[in-house]
Amino acid sequence: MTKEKNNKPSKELPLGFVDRQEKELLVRDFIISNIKEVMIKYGFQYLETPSFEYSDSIGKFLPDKERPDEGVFSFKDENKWLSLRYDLTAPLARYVAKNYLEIPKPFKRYQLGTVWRNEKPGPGRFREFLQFDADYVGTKSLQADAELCVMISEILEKCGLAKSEYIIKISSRKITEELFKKINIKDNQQRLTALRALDKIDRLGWIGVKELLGGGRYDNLVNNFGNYDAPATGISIGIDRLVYALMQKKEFKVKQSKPVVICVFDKNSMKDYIEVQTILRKAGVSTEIYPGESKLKKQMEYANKIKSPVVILYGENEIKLGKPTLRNLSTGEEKSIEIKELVNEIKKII
RNA sequence: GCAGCAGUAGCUCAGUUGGUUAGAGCACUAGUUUGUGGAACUAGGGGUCGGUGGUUCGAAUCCACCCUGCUGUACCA
Repeated sequence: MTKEKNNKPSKELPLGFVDRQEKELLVRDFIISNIKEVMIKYGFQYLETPSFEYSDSIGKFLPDKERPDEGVFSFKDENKWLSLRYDLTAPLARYVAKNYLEIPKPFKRYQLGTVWRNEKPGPGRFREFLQFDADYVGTKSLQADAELCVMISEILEKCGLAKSEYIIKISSRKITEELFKKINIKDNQQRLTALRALDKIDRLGWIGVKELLGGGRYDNLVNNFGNYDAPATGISIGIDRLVYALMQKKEFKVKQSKPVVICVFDKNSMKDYIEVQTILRKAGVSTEIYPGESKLKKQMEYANKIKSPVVILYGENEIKLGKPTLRNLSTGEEKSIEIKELVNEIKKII
């Protein structure tokens, strides 16, 4: 940690929190739009619950300790403990219990939201991350579990993962119990060890995209809030891990059109620049007038830095002729263009 | 949580018998070019060498503790 001089505020981030930049966010948005599309197709309801819940609502109140368990971020508000949610399943259970009489049974809902965990962060593991959750509440039918698998697979493929790049693993306690009987493992410790070994084999086998998502049945969770018969099953994806997985793929690129930059030669010609900008923006072309008054060279450097495809040079002479000059920033080529033809010419380059 | 390794400029790193004012490349800023970016050249800014304490005439360098990061391992609603 760098010590700041003169009491200036620290520019460091709290442990386990990160800034996320455009490149990553675009991939994230892409994933989210795919998720929403699939969820609508499968008939799930969209839900949002608050970031904070009462600590005991999400199973984090320990009566004998004076404060909620570690693992969550909490504070005391008027004698009640509040915690930031650590997943989306516990809030769902709370929501279902609260609205039990009104909601359809079974209840299918999906949710996208940030969750927080007060744990030691590791590589690719932060204290704040975006999670996606889809659940069936109120059905014991294995049809629900099966549909979740199909659905998740559709989402992954839509996001650009080929069938060969992911594996959906299904496990059931019933199956493992049978297995244990066969090979004669009775001791509890031995079972745990065996289960972990299985889990580890799974993770190591899944190269590139590991621990990416999880799910399962939690038939009793809603019941904790009262006497509700609400067997449930669900699945969650750590969106950020999926983002990371997709970014690993070379061919994967999300396009984002960067603005055309109109250079400023003379503040007094601003109305001419604005005119051009308006024409382009109306045509849906991302455009901006250089935000400042620097020399042309600085303006070119700026355009280059933001990866602008084209710069428009509209100086005194060009304005007289009504013909701005277009400079293609990837080729360096320049062309004098009639204003009427601007949009067409630029669209060719973009 | 436990163990191993690491921390010098925004980034990647040089810097050993402990010795003037701590270096390089890239990046950044300004200029060479007051209408032209990606190249070159010139100049400049930026570090209490992760922190605190100790040893010493003298510490980036040696010692102790702490913080942070990486790796492995344990745990995890």
